[in-house]
Amino acid sequence: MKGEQTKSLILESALKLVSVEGLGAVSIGRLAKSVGLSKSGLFAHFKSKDALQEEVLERASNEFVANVVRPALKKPRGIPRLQAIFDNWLRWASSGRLPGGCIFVGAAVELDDKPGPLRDFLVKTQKDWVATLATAAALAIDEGHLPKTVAPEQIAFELYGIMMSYHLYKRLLGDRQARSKAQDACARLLGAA
Amino acid sequence: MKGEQTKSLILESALKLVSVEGLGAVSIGRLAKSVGLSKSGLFAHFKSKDALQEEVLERASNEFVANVVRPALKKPRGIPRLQAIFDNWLRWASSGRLPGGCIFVGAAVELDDKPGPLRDFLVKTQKDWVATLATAAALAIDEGHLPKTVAPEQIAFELYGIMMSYHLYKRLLGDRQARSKAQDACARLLGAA
DNA sequence: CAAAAATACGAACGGTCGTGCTATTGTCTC
DNA sequence: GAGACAATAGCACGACCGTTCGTATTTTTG
Repeated sequence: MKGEQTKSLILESALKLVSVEGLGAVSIGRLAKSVGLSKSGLFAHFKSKDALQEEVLERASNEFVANVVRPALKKPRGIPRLQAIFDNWLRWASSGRLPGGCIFVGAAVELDDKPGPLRDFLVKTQKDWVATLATAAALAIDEGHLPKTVAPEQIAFELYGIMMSYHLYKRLLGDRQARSKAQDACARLLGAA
Repeated sequence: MKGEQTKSLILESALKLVSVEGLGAVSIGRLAKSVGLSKSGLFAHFKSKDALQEEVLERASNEFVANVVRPALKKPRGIPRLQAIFDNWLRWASSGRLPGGCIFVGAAVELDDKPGPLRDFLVKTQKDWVATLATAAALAIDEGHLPKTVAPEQIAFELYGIMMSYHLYKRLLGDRQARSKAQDACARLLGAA
C-alpha cells in the first residue's frame, strides 16, 4: 500500500507544522505544499480536516508515550523513574524533533475552550499523562523516597507546572537558563523529603 | 469624542472573545457582529488587524497590572505581598471577567514561535511579570521570610509554573480541586523556610 | 500484460478573511 | 441651525479556506 506511506509523510510534516503554528493555524493547502502534494490529493487521505487533526494528535500521543513514558518504565520504581519521566519530557520538548516544542502544550491552550471530539481526545491524553505522573509519584512514596505528607496528585500538579514554565521560559522569553531552572525546581520538589 | 467610547466597547468585546478563542482566531467580521457594528465601521478604528491585536494585548496588560500587581503593592513586603500577588492572579484568572481565562496564557503559547511586534510586546509584558514576581521574592528573602539558598528568579519560575498548571487543570481537565492544588503548591513553595 | 483498484490532480464551489474605497449618517462647534 | 468633521455603512477586491467532483495517472492484482 502506497497510501499508508504518503499518509505517514503527511502526518510527519503536519506534526512539525502544528508544533510551530498550532492546530488551527495549519491549513490543508499549506500542508499540501509542504509535502509536495496537491490540496485535493492530500485531502483524499482524510475524510475531513477534523479527522486530520485528530490523527495528528494521535500520532503525537503515540510518539510521546514511546519517547517519554515507556523508556522511563524500565527504571526502578521511585525517584529514579519519576526523574526519568521528567528528564525524558525535557529532552522531548526541546530536542528539535518538533521545532515548535511540545505539541500538547499548544493544543491544551488552544482547545481548552473549544468543545468537540478533538478536545475530548486531548483531555483523555492529558489525563493519562497526569495519571502517569501521579502513579509514579505514588510509587515513590511507597518506596519511601518521598514523604507521605504530600499527595501524589499534588506532585503531578507541580511537575506539570514546572514543565509548562520551562516551555514558556525557553520558547517565549528565550531564557538560556530555563533548563537548569526546571531541573532545579524538579530537584527541590523531589528532594524535599 | 464618541469614537473613543466605541473603541473602548470594541476592545472590551475583543478581550472576551480573545480570551476564549485566542488572538488569531478572532476575525474582524465576527468581532464586529458581536459589537453590533459593520466590518468596515469597526475596522476604521484601527489601521490594521495587527494594530487591533496589539491594542487588545495592551488593554489586557493594563487591566492585569491594575487587578493583579498594583493592589498587592499595598501589602507589606515579603511573604504577604508575594502571597497577595499569587492570590490576585488566581482570582483574575478565574473571575469570569474574561470567560476564557487569562489572556496571556493563550497569547504566550500562540505567539511563542511567531516573530513580530505583537510577540515583542507580549515578551515585554511577560518579562515585566516575571520580574515583578522575582522582585517580590527578593524582598521576601531580604525580610528573612525566605531562605537565602533559593534565588528569587527560581521562585518566580516556580510560581509561574503553578499558575500555568492551575490554568490547564481548571480549564482543560476540569479539575474542581485545581484551586486548592495551586494554593497547596504555593504554600509549599513559600513555606519551605 | 491487461484489467481493476488505488491514488493523485486540476478546477470549481460557496464562504470568510483583511483591507481598501465611496457614500451616508451622526455628532460637535460656532 | 448651519457648516465642518468624525463615525459608520455598503460594497468590492483578491486571497485563501475546506470540500466536492470528474479525470488522469500510478500502483496493485490476476
